[in-house]
Amino acid sequence: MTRKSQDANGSTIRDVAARAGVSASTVSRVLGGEYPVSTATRTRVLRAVRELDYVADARAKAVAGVGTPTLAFVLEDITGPSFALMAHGVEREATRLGHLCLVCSTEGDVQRELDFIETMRAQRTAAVILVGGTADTPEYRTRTRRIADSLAAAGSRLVLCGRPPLGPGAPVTVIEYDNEGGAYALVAHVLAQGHQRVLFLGGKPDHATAQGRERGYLAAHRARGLEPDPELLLHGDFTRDSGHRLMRQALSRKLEFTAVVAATDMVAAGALTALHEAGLSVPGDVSLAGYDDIPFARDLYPALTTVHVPYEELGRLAVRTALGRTPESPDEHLLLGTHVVVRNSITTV
Amino acid sequence: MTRKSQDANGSTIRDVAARAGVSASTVSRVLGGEYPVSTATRTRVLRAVRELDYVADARAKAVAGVGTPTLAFVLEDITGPSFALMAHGVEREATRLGHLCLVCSTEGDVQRELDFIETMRAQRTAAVILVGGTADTPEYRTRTRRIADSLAAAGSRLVLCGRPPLGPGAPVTVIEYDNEGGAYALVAHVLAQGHQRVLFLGGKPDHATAQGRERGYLAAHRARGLEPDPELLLHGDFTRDSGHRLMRQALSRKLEFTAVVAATDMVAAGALTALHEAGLSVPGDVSLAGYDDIPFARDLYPALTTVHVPYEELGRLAVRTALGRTPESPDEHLLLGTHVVVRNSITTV
DNA sequence: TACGGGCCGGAAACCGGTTGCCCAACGCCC
DNA sequence: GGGCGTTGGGCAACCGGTTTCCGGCCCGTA
Repeated sequence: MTRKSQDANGSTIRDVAARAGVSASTVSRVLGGEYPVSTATRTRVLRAVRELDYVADARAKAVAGVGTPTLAFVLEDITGPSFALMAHGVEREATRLGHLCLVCSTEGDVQRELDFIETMRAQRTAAVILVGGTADTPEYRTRTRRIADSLAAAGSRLVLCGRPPLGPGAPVTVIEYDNEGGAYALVAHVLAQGHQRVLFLGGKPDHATAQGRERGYLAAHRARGLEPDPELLLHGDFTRDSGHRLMRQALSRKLEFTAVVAATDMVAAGALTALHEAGLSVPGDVSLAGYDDIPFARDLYPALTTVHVPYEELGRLAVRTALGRTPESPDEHLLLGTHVVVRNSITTV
Repeated sequence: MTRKSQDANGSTIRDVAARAGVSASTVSRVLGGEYPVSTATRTRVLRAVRELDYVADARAKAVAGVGTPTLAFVLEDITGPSFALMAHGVEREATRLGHLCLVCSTEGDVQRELDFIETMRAQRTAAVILVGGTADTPEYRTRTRRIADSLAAAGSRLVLCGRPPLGPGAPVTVIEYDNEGGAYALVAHVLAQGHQRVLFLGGKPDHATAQGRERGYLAAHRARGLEPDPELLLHGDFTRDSGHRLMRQALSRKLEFTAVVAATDMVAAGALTALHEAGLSVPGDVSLAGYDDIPFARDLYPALTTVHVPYEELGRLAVRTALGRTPESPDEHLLLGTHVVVRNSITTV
């Protein structure tokens, strides 16, 4: 059987050509180009296209150099509200710019991340957007640098969102949000309400984002001449369960504090529930703040005071800067600002 | 300039062949196949591959019939927690089965949905998973039927998640969750606590999912010999803001009710905040229930009683059934069960 | 009537891979 | 030493498109 319409695959341009009684080139020209085609021919071709319900194979077009460009978004887990927000921004901007959007969840597995990136290089994606914090180790830098070079050599571009930059010269676009500054402002706000002992529910100790927020926490204290009690610095991860667990620990250890600052809103949500379970009132008995300003923050009770991070805008920005450039462009580093949004979860002491 | 490595694109298989002093076919065989190649040649080829950092173009492989298969996930907005959960399931299962995953946000725009599907047909995706409710009109059925046929003719498969089925004979896989049954069980639970007047914060009147849940609400009443007051049936959409607005309306209209059932947890979240803003206590003054069991439901205060829908499992199932079939397979219809999860937002009256 | 130019359409090369087919070289056995 | 089977590798066709190049036709004009 030699390429009859018997098989389950769609019809080819040659099928259309045969049916319209023209050559494949003509069909291509009718469908694609500026090339002059007589009205009669055009009509016949279009009818054949309609009758066969023909759509040109995008992969073949891509090989020929005229395909729909694609871009990849690699993240840990789309389920996290802030990641979802970013994904939304990425996806919107990508389709606005005529790109398709591949998404890959690494589930936090470095090897899987590497595999995805290699696959994306094979797919010849216009850009690979990598999001989600990691440890900023030398090993991370060389590994990521190598990836960036590979992609650049293939005409693609690596974008790092909320990840540590790689140092000068790497063909990479880095977009960060100001973790330290945001945390500083937030904690300063808490301290300004008169709180002296504020519990910090942090992330993984080596996680760059977590570190930034922790630095802000410390800096805000020192700016007021306070030295925070190391006992009040707890480490976990950025999940709701981590917040819940840490809060219970703090309570059972009978740590003294009048306010809690969580490294993310998810952590804050878990902590809030733990506080409620312990019969404590927020902010009556203890004040609470989060970080990220995920949509749900305002529906917690009390509505959560937090730091707004423009995640969706971040996603849009990532694709815009990634696509509006040549592969040889120099490295680029954007730092997005954040601001505190005051709600009802903090009170004066 | 004729295909030198000067250009920004990666190296081709011919570049590798030239550097290794063999033909392109040999490179292909070393990289790909079972074909016997001498150790010496293999070594030379692999070295060339490494030195050039070569990765075969996945699009070209696809044209040749050996590409990485891809699957498309078309939804309204990845930002909704239940959609994100499904997306996660889809993505996980897709990569587990060696597929790439394209996601497209329609923003609720029917035309854009159509465009995406056409694009996916051109991409020759193995399956197109369409999620998110719509009105079940004749126009919807014929339009979707046409899409299903197109995809089937191209060897692909349409999967409808949480969408009305198309009637017999359509080459489509439909996976629904039991909206009516879940709502019935939930409302029955509410009524069993002694509530007589329960406010229903519904979705769009013509939205199939919303209708199902509303039917469950009505049926549960009638099963107890109650005829619900039509005044207590409010319509909006599935967003948090809708819940907030509707709740404020109900309050300002001084409707009488002792319990509120929201069509989704998002709606419930907005309603909860509106109740709090009005100084009402939940469940002290009024009981509240949601639907979907999104992760945040248990961190609301009080923790929300709701109906669990296995969204992530749904996503996994969608890709599993879509990929494990031939295009000629008959239509298929799965109905996933749900169950009530009792938390603290409902009390006896 | 011959000629130049514009309009249209086909043949063929190309994109970057894979694979069927054929043949050379080699080792083995008789 | 000749016949034969096995191994290894190149050529060319193919996947499904696009685009360059070329030539035929029809027109107007000299």
